[in-house]
Amino acid sequence: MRQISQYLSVDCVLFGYNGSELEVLIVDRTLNDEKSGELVINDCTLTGNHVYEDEPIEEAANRVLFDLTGLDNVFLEQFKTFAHPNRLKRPNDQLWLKSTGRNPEARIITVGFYSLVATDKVKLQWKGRNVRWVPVSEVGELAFDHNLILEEALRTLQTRIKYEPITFELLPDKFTLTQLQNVYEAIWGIELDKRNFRKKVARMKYLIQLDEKQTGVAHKPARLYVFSRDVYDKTKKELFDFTI
Amino acid sequence: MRQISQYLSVDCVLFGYNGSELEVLIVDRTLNDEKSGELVINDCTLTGNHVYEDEPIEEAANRVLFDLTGLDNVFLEQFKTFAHPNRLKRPNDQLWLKSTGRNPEARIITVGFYSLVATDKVKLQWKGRNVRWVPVSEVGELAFDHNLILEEALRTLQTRIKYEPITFELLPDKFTLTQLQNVYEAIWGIELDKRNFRKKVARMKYLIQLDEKQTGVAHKPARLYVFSRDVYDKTKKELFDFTI
DNA sequence: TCAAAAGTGTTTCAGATACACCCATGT
DNA sequence: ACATGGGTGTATCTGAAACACTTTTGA
Repeated sequence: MRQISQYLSVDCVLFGYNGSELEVLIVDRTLNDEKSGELVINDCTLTGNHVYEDEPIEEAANRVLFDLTGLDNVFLEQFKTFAHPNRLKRPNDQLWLKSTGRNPEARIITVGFYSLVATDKVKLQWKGRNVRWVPVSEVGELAFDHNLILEEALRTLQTRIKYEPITFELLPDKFTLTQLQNVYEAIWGIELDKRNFRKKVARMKYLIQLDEKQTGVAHKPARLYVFSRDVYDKTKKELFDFTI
Repeated sequence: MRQISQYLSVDCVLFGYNGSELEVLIVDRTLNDEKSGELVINDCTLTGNHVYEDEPIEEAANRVLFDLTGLDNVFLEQFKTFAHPNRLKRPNDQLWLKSTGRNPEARIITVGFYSLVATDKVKLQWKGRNVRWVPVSEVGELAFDHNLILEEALRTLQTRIKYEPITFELLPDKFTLTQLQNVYEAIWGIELDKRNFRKKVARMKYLIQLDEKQTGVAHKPARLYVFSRDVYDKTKKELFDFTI
C-alpha cells in the first residue's frame, strides 16, 4: 500500500487557451452536512493533489494532469512553493480538511506547478468532481490560498513567455500566426501590431511554415505553422528573440 | 518550546562578490566516530536550516542569514523546491542524519533560496562551524543534493540579473561602474565592452552619480554611484533595460 | 457583393556592437 | 616617470515602432 505524504501536496495551475482568452482549470468543492444534508461548502479550487511518500513531486504533478486530461507529456514547470503556517486555516478549509479525513492542524506545504495545454486537446474528467475552464479574468474567490497561487503562476507565465518558446503549448500542433499573436495578447492583456509581430516571428527559424492552409473559414484562409523543438534546440542563441 | 518541522527545511545559497569572482558561502560538515574519534565525514554543504512549525519559510531563510552574517534585510528569493525521495539517501548523508538525531528514513523537503550580499559587509559567524567563501567555479562535491541546488540557484541568478536590478546587492552601497560591470561579468562568465556598458547604464536614471570619488587607489580615482530603489520603482518601465 | 480575417512594406528611431586613445592618481 | 585603471565618441547595423491597403475565401 502506497503511503500518502501528510505534509506535502502539489497544486497545478493548468492554463488553457480557448481562441480568445487565457483560461484556467477550476474544480468545484462542495460539502454537504452529514446529518442535514445541507450544502455547507460550495466554492472552487485549483487542481491539486497529495504526493506519495516515494514519489517525486514532478511525477505527482504529472499524475494530477494525467488524471485530469488524459494527456501525458504536458508542459509543466514548478514555479513556487507555498508553506505559510496559516495557509489552510480559514474556517471552510478547516472544515474541508476534517471532512476528508485530514488533520486540520497539520502544516501542509504545497509545491506550485503551472502547465499549458491546448484546450481542444483535452477531454476533462476528474473523479466525478466538476471541473471546468474559467477565463483567468473571471476567476472569483478560491479556496485555500489558491488565489495567491494563481496570481504567482500567471506572473511567472507572463515573464516566461518572453524568454522561452512555450506559447505553442497552448495551441493545436498546427496553428496560424494570428493565433500565436492572440496567445501573447491574451497572456499579457495588451494588443500587438500584426505586421511587427510577423516580422519578428519570421526571424525564428523554428517556426516552420507548412504547405497547408486553414479550411472552413469564411475569409482568406491562413497558413499553418508548426513549432520545431529540434530546430529550436539547435539555435538556442536566439532565445531572447522571444521578448516580442 | 518551539517545535521544529521534521519534514521541511530551507537552504540558502548565499552569493557574494569579492571584487573579482562570484563566491558562495560553504559550511564544513565534519563528524567524528563516537568511539574511535576518527573523522568519518569531512565535506561541505550550503547553508541551510530547519523551519519551525509556526514559521513562514521566508522567515526561516532570513533567520539562517541573520545567524550567519548578522545582516538583516538581505536580498533573498525563493527559487526552487527540492523534494526527491532519495535526496538524502547517500551513505554519508544518512550517517549525518542519524548522528544529529534525525530520522534518516524521513522525507525532508527543502525550499531553496538564494541571497546576495557584499562580502565586505559581512562578518561570518555560525555556531562554531567553519564557514567560508568559495569561488563558485571552485566548489567541489557537496553533501546532500547541494550541488544541484547550487546549480539551479546560479542559473536563476544569471537569468534574474537580466531583468531585475539586484546586482547592486553584491556591491558596497557606493560603487564604481567598473565594479558593477565586473559583477555582470563574474555572474555570466563573459567579458563586456566598457564603453558600451557605460552607455547602457547611463540611461538608467536610478543609478545616481555621487560627487565622490574613490580614494587611495594608485590610478585615476573612479566616480562613485548609488542605486536608488525609489527612482527605480518610479521608472519601472525601464525594467528590461537590464538585459545588458 | 459583402463580411471577415490574411497578408504585406516603408520610414523613422533607439539601442547594440565594434573599436583606441588620453587622463588622473600613487608609487 | 611609469604603471594602473578611469573615462570618453563615432560609425555601422539591427531591430522596434508606427502605420493602411489589397487579397482570398465562405456565406
